[in-house]
Amino acid sequence: MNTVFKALADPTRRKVLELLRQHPMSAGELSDHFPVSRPTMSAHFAVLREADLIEANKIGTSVIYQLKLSVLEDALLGFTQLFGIGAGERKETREGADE
Amino acid sequence: MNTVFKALADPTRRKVLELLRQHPMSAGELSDHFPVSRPTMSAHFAVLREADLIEANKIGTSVIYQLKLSVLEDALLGFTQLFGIGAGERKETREGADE
DNA sequence: TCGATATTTAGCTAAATATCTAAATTAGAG
DNA sequence: CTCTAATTTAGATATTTAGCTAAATATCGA
Repeated sequence: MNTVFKALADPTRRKVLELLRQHPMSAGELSDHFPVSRPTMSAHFAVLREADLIEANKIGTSVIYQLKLSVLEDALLGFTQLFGIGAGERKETREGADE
Repeated sequence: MNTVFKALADPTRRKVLELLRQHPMSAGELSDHFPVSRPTMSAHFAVLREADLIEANKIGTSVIYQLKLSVLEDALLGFTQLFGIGAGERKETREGADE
């Protein structure tokens, strides 16, 4: 969960997730949306993979990244519920999800 | 919003917010919950203040910190809604809340 | 005013992070 | 087998961050 928040701390990575929300995309296609080099983007992907927020699938010479929405969901909802913020009822509605 | 996510990236700061969820607390009282020095905690408070996540009120020689839940709420819900995660219906349910 | 207490500021170090270019890797096309 | 394209790894640098100690600031009580 700490890795998830660390990953979300960077605007580039948050936007990568937003792009991936639409549909899976190759590393190159994702990179085209940002003004930084490919290696830099690759490093961002690594952080997102480390946080288990995205999944990589190699197809030919391309790597297709896909959002793992459930992981993002768990982290974010878990945290919001901690504060009694919105979200609330979903799945098993874990009440005592403290620390 | 970027400052909010940056602030949330650190576990100490997240826990400060959780402690503050219960009730306002002085800098010293908050510090007692962590194994780091007062100045270090003070720096964390500064980051949280910068993100507008907490509010400081001086009472005598103490500084009482208070959680600004609405700011946390806006950031978190705004982001979760971006992904169609849980939360959903709240306030005006801003659809095009991008970037 | 003096001394004690609470908090922040200054100044520093070590580690982490974001970025780059160049090189390595991998897979497909001819 | 060789060339090309896509991506990642290596290695370097600059910036940011989290932490510390010591000192400054502010307020209260005697």
